[in-house]
Amino acid sequence: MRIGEAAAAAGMTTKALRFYEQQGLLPPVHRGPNGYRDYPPETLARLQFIRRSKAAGLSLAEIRNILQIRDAGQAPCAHVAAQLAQQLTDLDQHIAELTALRTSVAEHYQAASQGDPAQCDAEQICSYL
Amino acid sequence: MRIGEAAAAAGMTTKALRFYEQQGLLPPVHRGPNGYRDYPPETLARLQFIRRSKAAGLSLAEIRNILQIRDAGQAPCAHVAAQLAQQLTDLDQHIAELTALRTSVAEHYQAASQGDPAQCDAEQICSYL
DNA sequence: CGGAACCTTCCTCTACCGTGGAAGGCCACA
DNA sequence: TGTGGCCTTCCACGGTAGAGGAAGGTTCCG
Repeated sequence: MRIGEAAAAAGMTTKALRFYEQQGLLPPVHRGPNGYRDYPPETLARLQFIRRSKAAGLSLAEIRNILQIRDAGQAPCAHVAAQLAQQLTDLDQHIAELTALRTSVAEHYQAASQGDPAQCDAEQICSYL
Repeated sequence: MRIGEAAAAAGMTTKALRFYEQQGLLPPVHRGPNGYRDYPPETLARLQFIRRSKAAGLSLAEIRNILQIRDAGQAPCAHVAAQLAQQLTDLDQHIAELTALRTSVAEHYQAASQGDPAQCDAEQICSYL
């Protein structure tokens, strides 16, 4: 399978595949006599795993870790579960931060909507921030 | 006021002040005979406005827009209100996306916690993603 | 006079995930 | 033989908000 086919089958670009290889998510692959990459069919499953992992919000670095465990012959499930737990924690914190920020912005917005622009003096730029 | 004093008074670094000047948030400032920047006292209010705006989640580009309006002699309040409204919309969407992702991750995590690693075959890397 | 602490400009680097393009090689079809 | 469509490598760029550091000038204090 050439890179264009593999990319199309996985719903990715050829650029992305080369990038993943460079980043260590795809092992160096066999080349034909013309230098073209020649992917074995099982690469497709790997690419789809990468897709699913990305959809779950994992970074390429985390995905690479998981793949390395699998490539070392071990089941990465425990690691994956830990990673997902971490991901949940991170998401919760991130969401909490954004929610707090939203509250703050909403308060400023309230003030700005109800206030009188004439009270805004040049020195403080804008009284609603 | 020299750059170090101004930075300390505003709780920023000298690097940040030079960067703000370069980005157009601070006007070119008077230099002493030694080339040192010499800030007028009202710069402090401007720096504090930048601080508050950043805390409200505005980008430097948005803050620059507001400052330009003020520097043009107009009250930026209406613009600020619009900016805050946009900010609210963006935050809501961002939070919604993260929340949806959290739900998805939580489902994967549930499966991973309850599942049996032995069922995970090498081909699909990990059945929990 | 010497050293610490300040200032200047300029260049590079950070994280993330690729995308865009240039220059060149290879292959099939008409 | 040409032309279009693949493929190769390598380099640059994007956005965000500065941080880090080099090389050099200045000022303050003892």
